[in-house]
Amino acid sequence: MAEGAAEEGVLCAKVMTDEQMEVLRSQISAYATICEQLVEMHRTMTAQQDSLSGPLSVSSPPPHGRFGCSWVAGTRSSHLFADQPSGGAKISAKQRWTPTAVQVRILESIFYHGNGTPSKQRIKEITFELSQHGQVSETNVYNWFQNRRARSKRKQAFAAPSNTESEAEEESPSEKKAKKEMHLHDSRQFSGGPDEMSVCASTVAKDILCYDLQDKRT
Amino acid sequence: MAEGAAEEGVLCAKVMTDEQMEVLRSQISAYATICEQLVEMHRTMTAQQDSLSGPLSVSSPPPHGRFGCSWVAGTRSSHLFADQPSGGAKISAKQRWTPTAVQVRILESIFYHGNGTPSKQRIKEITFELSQHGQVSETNVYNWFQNRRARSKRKQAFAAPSNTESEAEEESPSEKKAKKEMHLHDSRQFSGGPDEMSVCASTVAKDILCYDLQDKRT
DNA sequence: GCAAATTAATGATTTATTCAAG
DNA sequence: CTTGAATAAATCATTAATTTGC
Repeated sequence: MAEGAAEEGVLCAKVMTDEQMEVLRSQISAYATICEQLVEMHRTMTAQQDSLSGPLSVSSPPPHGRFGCSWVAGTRSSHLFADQPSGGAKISAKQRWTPTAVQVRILESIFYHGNGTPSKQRIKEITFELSQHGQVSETNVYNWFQNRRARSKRKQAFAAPSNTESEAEEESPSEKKAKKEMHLHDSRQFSGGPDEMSVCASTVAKDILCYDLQDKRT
Repeated sequence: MAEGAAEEGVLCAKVMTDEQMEVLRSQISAYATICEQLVEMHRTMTAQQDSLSGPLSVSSPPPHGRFGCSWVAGTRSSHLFADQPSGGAKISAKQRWTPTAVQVRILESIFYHGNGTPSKQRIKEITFELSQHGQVSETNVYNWFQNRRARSKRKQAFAAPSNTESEAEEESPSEKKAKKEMHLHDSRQFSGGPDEMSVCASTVAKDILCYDLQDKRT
């Protein structure tokens, strides 16, 4: 730990050298990848088992009561659809993401509060928040907002085609940015998980997230 | 660890319950977030220091010899541009990603080998590989391919406008997919990193990645 | 040689379109 | 029919290469 490499004395001295930081980044990145792959494998496996043991609801009846929602929520195996014509090692697991009720509520809420097109940073935050209620990826969130915006606009243009033909329709007057920020709802987290593998990193993350290095423009 | 919840006996018994898996996922996700934020903070800090201490090259002269390239490669602070008109806590650090020479070579190489529009899965792999040579995100890789493809196409259409006007120019004949895979170049990894914080997770990740649950279509 | 000014490359974002799962 | 996802085209914005004047 004691490393007398770089200079000190500057206000806000670095606690890690760039190299150390890079190593850390690289390592964690690797771990994240591993985890993702693990989840994928697990999902596949689960699907396989499900389809093999039939709709008997053997493997893990949706807990639903624990922390928000069951994990498979977004991507439960196809209802009972094995469908491997040949070869054998191919399962059809994983289709498209389906937001949980809670997730939709959160998303809708965020969307409703103006702030169209959340910044990269914002998306990360949102993703993190949603990830407490089931599997999500930043891409999912991104897409959701894309689609939401586009379709909302189209519907709007459809509901009011009574203008001078072209031009003149700015945003609907109801789209003022109230800039409410809504940051602190949903403050619960993993109150002593199912077993002893709960390290409660989420707290730290949330703290850091609140630190919020500026927001950039847009 | 000993959890006698679900049934066993099915070929390929689950080693973790869905709940456990979810907890794991959520935790690692949190850790990844933390790490990202950390990196961000570090970068900001570094930039601040750099601009405060002038172009004296005090903080970590680009190692460049270690594992491929220096970490800052992608996002070095602006050359020597402090520029904080007022307020104080706002630094301009971090703009857009700039691929390392190595990264560009890898990307170019992958692109060259046909296989246009890498799948989600593939992008993850590529991102992981590149991340061994400096900071990257999946979005970066995605964008890179988008742009590369688009611009390559445009240039092509520009270089050969001598046909029957429209149609008829497929891919240039030199774009056959040799399907070389090029997987095993760059096999070095953190041979006893700078200090003792090297857990060598990359090896595992690489192994898992090689496992490669099918590739889906497209 | 050096920086300010200009230009060329290229990373990132947005929009519209389309496909397909549920 | 609704809606998540994938993609291409157009555009924006910043960075790296230059050119230029001293």
